Amino acid sequence: MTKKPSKMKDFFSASTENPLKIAEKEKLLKPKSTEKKMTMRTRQSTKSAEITKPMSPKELKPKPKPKKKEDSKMPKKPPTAFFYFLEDFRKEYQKQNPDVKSMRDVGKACGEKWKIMSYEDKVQYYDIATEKRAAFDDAMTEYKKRKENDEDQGSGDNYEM
DNA sequence: AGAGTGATTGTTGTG
DNA sequence: CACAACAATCACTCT
Repeated sequence: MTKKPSKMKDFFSASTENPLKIAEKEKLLKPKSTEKKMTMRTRQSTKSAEITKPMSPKELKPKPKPKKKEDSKMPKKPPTAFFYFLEDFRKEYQKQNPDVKSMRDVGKACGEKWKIMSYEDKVQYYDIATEKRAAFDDAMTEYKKRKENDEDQGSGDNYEM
């Protein structure tokens, strides 16, 4: 059962003959104003030795990464279609640009290409992401249920094991 | 040596 | 309705 005909058919028909489906997905591609963030690189250290970077002000750099293991039960967000494309693109990008250093450049290239990519090409990843989201939703539902049950430990009637 | 950052867009969740 | 935060990855950076 590695194949999912129903899913495949949906995707196939959507990419070939079913503009309605495409239109539906187009909704996902809502026009968003791309706000460019001006992030200063810390690599200036090579040159300017007078200033390095504000360390204490975390507020300036809002990037808290509190790894809550406690919520490890919580289903982590599944990678979005873009990420799946990134996975593929990254391989090719590194192959074509072995000199490339980090993924930051890849991400930029990916983002650019992602925008120029045809919807039909993106729909593939969208489909995957959609499926993942379904699993995520299911996992989350169970997680919520489980959490509720856990919080509701008042019952304490774990007669089942 | 290890932990953190940065960059990309999309999706979800909350106010 | 709108914003915010987080999702994976991996070279590079700092302590």
